[in-house]
Amino acid sequence: MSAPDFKAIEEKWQRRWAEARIFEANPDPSKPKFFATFPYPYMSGPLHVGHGYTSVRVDVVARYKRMKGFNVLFPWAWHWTGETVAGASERIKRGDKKFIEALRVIDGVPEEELEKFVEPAYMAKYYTDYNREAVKRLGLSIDWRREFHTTSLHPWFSRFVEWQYLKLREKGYVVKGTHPVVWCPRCQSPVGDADRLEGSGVYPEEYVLVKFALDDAYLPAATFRPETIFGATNLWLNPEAEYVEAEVNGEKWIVSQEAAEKLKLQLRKVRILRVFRGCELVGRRCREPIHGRMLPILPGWFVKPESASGVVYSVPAHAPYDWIALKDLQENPKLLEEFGISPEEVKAVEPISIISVEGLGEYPALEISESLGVRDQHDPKAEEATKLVYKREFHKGVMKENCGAYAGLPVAEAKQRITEDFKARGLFDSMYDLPERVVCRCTTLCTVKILQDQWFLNYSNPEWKQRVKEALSMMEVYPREARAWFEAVVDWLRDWACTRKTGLGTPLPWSPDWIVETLSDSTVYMAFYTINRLIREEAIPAEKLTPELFDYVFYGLGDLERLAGELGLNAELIKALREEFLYWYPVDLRNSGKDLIQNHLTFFIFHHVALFPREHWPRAVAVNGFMRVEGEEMHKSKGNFIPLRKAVEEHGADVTRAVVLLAAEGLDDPDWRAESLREVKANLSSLQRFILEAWRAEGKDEAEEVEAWLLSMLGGRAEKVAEALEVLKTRTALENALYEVWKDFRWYLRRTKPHPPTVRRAIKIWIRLLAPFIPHLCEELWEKIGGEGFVSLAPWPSREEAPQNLEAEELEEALKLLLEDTKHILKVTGIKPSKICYYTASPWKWEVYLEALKRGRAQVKQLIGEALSKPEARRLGKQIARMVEEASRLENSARERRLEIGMVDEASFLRRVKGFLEGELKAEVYVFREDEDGIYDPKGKASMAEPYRPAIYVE
RNA sequence: GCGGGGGUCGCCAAGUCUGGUCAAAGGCGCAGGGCUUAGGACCCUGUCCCGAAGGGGUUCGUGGGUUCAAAUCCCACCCCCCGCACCA
Repeated sequence: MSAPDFKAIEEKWQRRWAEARIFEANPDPSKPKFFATFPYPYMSGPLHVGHGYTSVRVDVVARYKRMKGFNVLFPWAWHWTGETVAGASERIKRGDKKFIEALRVIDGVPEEELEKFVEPAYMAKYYTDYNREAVKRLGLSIDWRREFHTTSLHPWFSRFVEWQYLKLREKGYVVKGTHPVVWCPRCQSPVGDADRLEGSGVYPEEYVLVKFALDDAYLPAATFRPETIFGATNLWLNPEAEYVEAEVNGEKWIVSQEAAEKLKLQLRKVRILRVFRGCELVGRRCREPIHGRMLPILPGWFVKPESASGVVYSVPAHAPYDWIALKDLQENPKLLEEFGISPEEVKAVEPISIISVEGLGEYPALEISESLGVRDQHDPKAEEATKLVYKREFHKGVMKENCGAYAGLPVAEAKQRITEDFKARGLFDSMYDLPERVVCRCTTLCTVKILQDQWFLNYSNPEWKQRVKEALSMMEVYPREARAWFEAVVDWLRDWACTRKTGLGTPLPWSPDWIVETLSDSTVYMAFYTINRLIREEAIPAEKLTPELFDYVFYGLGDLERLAGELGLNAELIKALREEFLYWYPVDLRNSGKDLIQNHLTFFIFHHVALFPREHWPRAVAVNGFMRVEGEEMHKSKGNFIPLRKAVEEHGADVTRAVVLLAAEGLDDPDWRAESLREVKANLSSLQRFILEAWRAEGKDEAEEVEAWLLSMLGGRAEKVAEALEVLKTRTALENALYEVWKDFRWYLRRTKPHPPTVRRAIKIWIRLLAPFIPHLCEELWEKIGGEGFVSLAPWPSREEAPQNLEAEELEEALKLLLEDTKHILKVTGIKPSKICYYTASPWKWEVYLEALKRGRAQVKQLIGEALSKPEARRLGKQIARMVEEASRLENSARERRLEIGMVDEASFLRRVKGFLEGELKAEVYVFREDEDGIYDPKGKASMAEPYRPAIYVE
């Protein structure tokens, strides 16, 4: 039989599902509901197989729950909000060749469409249409009537976001704030990681400025280690750099020219008074702010004027750069000549040790510089030495007695307190800067700007955090390991700037020059799905979706009749909106990639907690890994990007689904491999062949215990699959439904002639177990075997259909072991058997055995004693002791099973399966009871018999 | 650095929460056999070491500890992966 035509089968069933509208879900109070969601994907490009993986996981659970009798809602929508689509359009408009080529080649966008991409809305629409097709062909069980996209281009959704933000503001969760960002002076906009040519992962860092005094001016020296101020010996200025004297917020400051520009962007009023070269001040003395010590200003060529303030103070005992630079000057007095500094003065500068570190001496900077062999201040090893000293001192250092009130404190703590204290006294200040170069995509060098009057979601609010933690503790989190991560994220989250000046989105209702940012408009929109069906069916105009209407729908606030009158809407319709929301809410499951833990999924909880009563808080979140391709990360730039639509078109939906589902579980990353595709494709082909052949197989008329065994196993597998799906272990579930069940069938067919009624019953169960995972093939098979209706709607197999039979399971297991042991013996001894004898345990052994099961391990010794008091047992001493020991040590569940079964007539069972054993072992098989008279037992093996473990003799 | 996850028999990977049925599931690879004109697919068997009777020995990152019993619990250490924010 040839491979099934997956493509034709899939089209056929997708068409029938759509025609019968079986995934469209309306409220039905007679059924429990299940509301499953996938975070709507961003429409700046084609979906990839990773989206496929995550969404299929949702789909599998949705399909399973449907079969379990739930009224399941699985909706879908599209995310258009943000700067990315607008940015992409902009790049096309500018004629960015590389970018356009990528769209053409990787995304396969036709030429005539590409031209229209200069309009962001068109681009988003194009990808939405393109990707909808991919999602449909993947066979997701979606209710498409509730579909929408975000931004003001969808006014209904915008109304909803407006309502959300008005509420958040009323409740005090949206506040105005000030915040440093990486800023492009040319674009006049913050520059995120994705928009950079250089410097990804670089963010503003706060430098402490220590204000050294020089006449009426301050030299604000920038540092990450303010605690070292007690060990300062001098100041460094780069003699060749341009510095300025400037009025900064009313004080006179001396900083590098670059620094003055930076300070302007950091909410300082800066007026430049004069510009001069660093060498001008070299040789002067300035006053250190804490103790008023007078310190020399020395030339430091390593000082970078473009970094922070361009002024640095020197702590040679604890900073390798300072130590080396000082040594350079001391050893090369010539360097000083042009500045008119006396070499004696420089020689007199001595390191001041202020931190003690276990394992390091008086001057850690000196020690580490020497051990690393740092040559001079231009040696890259100086950087390494700096980091090393910092690390050791920060974690293990303690402030020495010369540090005033901070003596004895660990460095980490002293640092914090010193900064706070001296800032409060005006001796310290601070500024932001970037630790490395950042270049905007527009090729402009970026700096730090402090944005003010920004709107923030105040996630740092401790009460809000507390309620989120409470919600989290009530939720299910899959996989389990992700819970700690979520908790850490809640603690870590700071205020989030929730508005932007550019890009697509919904204008902030009270300040429409701001647009609600992309992550911030996507937190509670699942509520919108619940009502969007009626909004669309009843064609409710967007302007009627007023805050008052939403208040009624989501909170039950307000007077229905009056509201209806004011809006000119039917009161019944408004009530129906409310009822539909109440029916579906809360969200029962939301599943995404693990990257969304630290933003979207946590935001999702924050906003639900802020906006909805406890009974509407989410029930469960789940996360999974990222799709890799042949072991590599998937990236458009790497050329290994697998668009979902291409995957489905090339390999089919069921194969694609099975491949990704079998690839990983938990937080592990699934791998998309050609090898795996081949395998799964072959597996599914032979699966359908196997099932159809088995369905038609003929054999015996009477069922035996092996039929009971097959059904019992199948029932157990069904339970295992269900358990796994309940906790989103989709791979375990599919492995059981596919490979484990298959294995059972193989054993069954090897073990006996098929009994058609049992086989058919088993196959009907098996197809249903597979239906959530590979629904198209299952529908096809279901139809072929005459199953009723859609398998997608068939009931999940129950235990009544596949009753548990412990005895059959245990006997079959014992039979497998017996066969294995016999083969083992034959292998080790090298005997080619003509005759194989089995001896089953006598009743008194069963009594001892069952007693051991009953009493458990606590009474092993006593039991052995009792057992050995039986005369038959005495001569078998050791063996009985071992048997009792093993039986009593069995795991509880296994002990209970065997206890429940009680004594088993193994001999008659073995006699019934004699033919099978003879076929497998190619020898004559004889079965005896140990205690029968006159048995054939030339080597006296019979007494070795134990329950579930007949003695074996071969010759 | 901080936060999160992880190191299992050639590879991938279950088991760890709830200690005992664990020499440790499953898949791949490899070896042998069957089927086949051949290949593929499929089916059996084996795959830490030793063994002429179902047994024994040594294993789960490293080193300690708890226990009658540890891959599983406790402590310390080493190594690997991911995240660290105005962005989807």
